[in-house]
Amino acid sequence: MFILKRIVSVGGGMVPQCTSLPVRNFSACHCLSSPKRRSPYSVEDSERYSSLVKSVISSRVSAQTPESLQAEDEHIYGRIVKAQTSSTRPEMKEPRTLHPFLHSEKTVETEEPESGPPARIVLERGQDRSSVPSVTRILQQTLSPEQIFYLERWKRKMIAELGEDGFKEYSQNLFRQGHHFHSAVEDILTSGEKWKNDHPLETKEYPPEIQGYMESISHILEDVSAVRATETTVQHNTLNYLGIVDCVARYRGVLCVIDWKTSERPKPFLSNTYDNPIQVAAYAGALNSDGNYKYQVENGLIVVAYKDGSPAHAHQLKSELMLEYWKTWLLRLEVFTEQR
DNA sequence: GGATCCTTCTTCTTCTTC
Repeated sequence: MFILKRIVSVGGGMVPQCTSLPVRNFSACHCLSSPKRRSPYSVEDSERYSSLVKSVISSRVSAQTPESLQAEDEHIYGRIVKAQTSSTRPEMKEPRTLHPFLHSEKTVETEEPESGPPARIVLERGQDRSSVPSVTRILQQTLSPEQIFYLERWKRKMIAELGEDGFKEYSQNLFRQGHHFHSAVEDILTSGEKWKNDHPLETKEYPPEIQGYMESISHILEDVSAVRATETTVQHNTLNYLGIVDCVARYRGVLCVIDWKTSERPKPFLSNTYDNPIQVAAYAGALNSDGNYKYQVENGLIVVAYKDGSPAHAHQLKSELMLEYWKTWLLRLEVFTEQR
């Protein structure tokens, strides 16, 4: 069955041309109007293929599901141990308690605070932080079954291609590049906006590994100003979680929590960024309740940089959208708390 | 010195044709 499905899937692009499968949508196919070029399929029993063809053309999205893909993958790669395929979507529900995203005791500042270097509250290590989980940990431990399935599937394919060691090296490279990119961006943002006057960012020299990423975000940095914080720790005062915010600054005049990302694949739409918007909302919500910060931030920005230097995608999260992702975050937090 | 923490990433079907 999976072989048949894969053939049908691959043949999807062929069907409208000239297979002459007995479906009325294909009446315009030139094969039907040309008896000489009649395909042998055109004399086949239409009943035999009707359900098959219907399944192919009935929707624009794939007939394949995690279940069918899993069956295929088990045949190709062996049995998956941890895959789960039920489809509960916490995003569709409302959190039990709608904790506030904004805090009335703080005002949304329109004026910049006294000039000075951006804030950077370093996460103190060595303390017992086990009782305060991080945003990343909570998101990782509350992935949906679908996310777990596709991530594991991807990993299996990569290991099949690169081997265990090759995959490990590949992952380490991705992380290293991400770290270096973040450091370089932080250096720029804490240099007092000299970058805007000195020399054009595109021509500045960086280590080859991150040169493309820096070129990629140069047009975004032009619109960043009034940097208030970089790589700073935020902790929610009642919800018991913490995280490290990449940057708080104005983007095109709007105060945002900014998250810098590197990506091998293009991510032109917000939906391509998976849980990133939830992460940004979680950081903003923590910052808004954290007494170390006298202001609050309603908006977010996810910047996806590319190694080949092509222009980064900037996904703005306006306050209404941030509130939606804040609700999703609260749901994930509830799931996490129940698991503990 | 070693272990741990927070991050850094990774996912969504897949093919051809114009």
